[in-house]
Amino acid sequence: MKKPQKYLVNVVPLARLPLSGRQTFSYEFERELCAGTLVSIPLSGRFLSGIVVDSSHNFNGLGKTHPAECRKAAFRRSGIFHGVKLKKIANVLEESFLAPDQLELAKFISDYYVCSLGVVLKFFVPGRVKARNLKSLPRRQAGEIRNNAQKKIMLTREQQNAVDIITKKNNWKFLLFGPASSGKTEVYIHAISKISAGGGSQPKADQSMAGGKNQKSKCQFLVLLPELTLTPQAIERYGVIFKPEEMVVIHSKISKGELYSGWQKIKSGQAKIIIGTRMAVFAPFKNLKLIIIDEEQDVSFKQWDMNPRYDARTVAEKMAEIHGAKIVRGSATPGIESYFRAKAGEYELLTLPKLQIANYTSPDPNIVIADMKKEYFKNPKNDLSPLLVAEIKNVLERKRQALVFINRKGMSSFSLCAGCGILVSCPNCDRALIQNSDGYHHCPHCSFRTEIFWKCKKCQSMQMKNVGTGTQKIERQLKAIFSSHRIEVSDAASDRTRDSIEKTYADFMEGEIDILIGTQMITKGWDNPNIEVVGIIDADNLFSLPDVFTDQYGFNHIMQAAGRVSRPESQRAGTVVLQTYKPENPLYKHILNRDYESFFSMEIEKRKSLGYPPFLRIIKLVCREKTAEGVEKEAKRMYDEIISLKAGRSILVSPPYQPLVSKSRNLYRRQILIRYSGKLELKLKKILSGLESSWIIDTDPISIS
DNA sequence: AGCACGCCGACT
DNA sequence: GTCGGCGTGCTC
Repeated sequence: MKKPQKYLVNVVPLARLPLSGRQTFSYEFERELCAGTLVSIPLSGRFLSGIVVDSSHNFNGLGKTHPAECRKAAFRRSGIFHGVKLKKIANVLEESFLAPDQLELAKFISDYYVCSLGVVLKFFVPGRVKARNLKSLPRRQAGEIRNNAQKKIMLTREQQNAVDIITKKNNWKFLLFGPASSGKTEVYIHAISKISAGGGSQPKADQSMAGGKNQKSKCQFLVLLPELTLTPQAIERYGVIFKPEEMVVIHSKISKGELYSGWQKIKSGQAKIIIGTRMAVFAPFKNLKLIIIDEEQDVSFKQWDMNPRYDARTVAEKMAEIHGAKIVRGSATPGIESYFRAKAGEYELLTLPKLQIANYTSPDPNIVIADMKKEYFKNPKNDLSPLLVAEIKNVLERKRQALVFINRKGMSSFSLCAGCGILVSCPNCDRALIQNSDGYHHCPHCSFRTEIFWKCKKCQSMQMKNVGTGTQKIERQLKAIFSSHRIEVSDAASDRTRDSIEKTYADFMEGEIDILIGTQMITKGWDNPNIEVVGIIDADNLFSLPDVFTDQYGFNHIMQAAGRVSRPESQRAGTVVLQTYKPENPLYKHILNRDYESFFSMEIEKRKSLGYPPFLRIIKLVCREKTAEGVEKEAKRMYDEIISLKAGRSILVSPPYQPLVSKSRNLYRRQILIRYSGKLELKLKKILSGLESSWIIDTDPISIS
């Protein structure tokens, strides 16, 4: 008998289809297509890309393989399915576009973050670009790599020990815990080169393929960084052991063409090391051996603003499991959950002491507090303490550099109307407007910006009074004092393009900028040995948000800033000046002592008693509606539906509450917090899957307030 | 998401 | 009497 001419192919369209509905659609094709094939399909009158999940010539047998989808399917030879005539696959774009392990990873993300598979798969399919402009790494970068190639690194005993454990032990999850300048990067590099050279244990199933070809050419490594600003430095460091053509950089600011060619290099195996931000976990790895998550405590690994709301750390861990690769998280101040897991034995804990160079341990940074309460009575207009100014002066005289860290961009925290004292707030959001140096007030949440002649909506006054401090105000004050020095601001607003970031980085590293002022991003790992003072303008601000996670983030930021003045190359202790109005805050004690351990104990106690991670998992539900009544009603409806499940005591559900920003972009918000242990109950998951797009489902959120 | 079908206000 | 508002609902 002749083989059947028609095959049934199940395809996931790369579109945001409702989660409650089926994720796959069935099509007809003249031959079998393997899972992962990229196709073009007709769907409701248009053509979409889609990924094949399976195909079969046995239409009748489908009921068995896909009971939920096709149980009732009385498919007849005529090609009628569910009473619908199947459409044909329009075009096969690329066979086996996704590898089975990528498909598995996508399904995990879709399931764990309760996001439609189509949306998840979109991230695995980079924009397809015509084969023309395929650029390789810019020449300039290749040159930098050459220059560093001769640098010889000697490992300390502790570093060597860490490398040995990572490469030899049968464990696969590690936490590398070491203060700034303890040489974590050297450990990564040596572990990579050792595995690359065929040393170390091969975790799984690889021996059989080793025949003939040497292992070295086949290994791939992934280095995840929290911020794209850290990539230039990483290229330099890893360029010591890899040729430029073996390195691929993946982050959101590279061009479509570069992304596409990078993807191809990874897929072909030409790329040996992939350095990237969180999105790099979607790349088509060939033979992944080791994943490094540097600065693992950083919240930037979590995508909180759009679906899928994935955490690259969680995804990377799943990926390591699928590939049989090892994974190393590294930090000077590990996330509370990571350190807890390390203590519980889930991750093998590797501790590094501070590095010594020629019998000389770089001194600990000198962290001092400037009590601004006292300063305020002397000069309320001044945001810079005499202590910080003196330190900066001292440092500049010795031709060293200073970092000034402030958590707010713009001129101030907020403005008040001078006429009636009302807060100047955004008409679309429940947020204060911030004044820029250009004079306009703008909203940090939406794109709203005031007119040139902005009047108070209550009293028509045109006079505003700025309260609090921002990067630009600090810039003005510093320029008044240090007029002959070069002072630059680097924040999200001024560094919109990659070029400007690279320029700021280069200028700062070459010592052309004397004082760099910036928000969070400047505290992240620009290892400039010439920095000798770091000022933190408003430390209290870091601890002001009412949220369980606030203390940890604040602690991390300050310790990270302190790490900037503790380079082993610089033979003197740098100073960190913490400006605060509340020096009595008990958190500062742990910071002054640089005592992560005692901070951890305090934090873990709090989380245990209140029932937060790592003791309970969290899902945050956010509802957005046009009216306050509407959102209230919908949130209540949802809350009632969840509690009607009478789920086990293992699930805690908060009644709907108003978040800190209760209105954003003209939409009112309400939140529900679900806390649970173990796996999320199926019934609850089903309810979540049925939620409309007015709801945000955020698994493992970075904030709950 | 799109794009349709579908049932109520201001226009030729 | 029609053009069109975007409210629900389906897409193999």
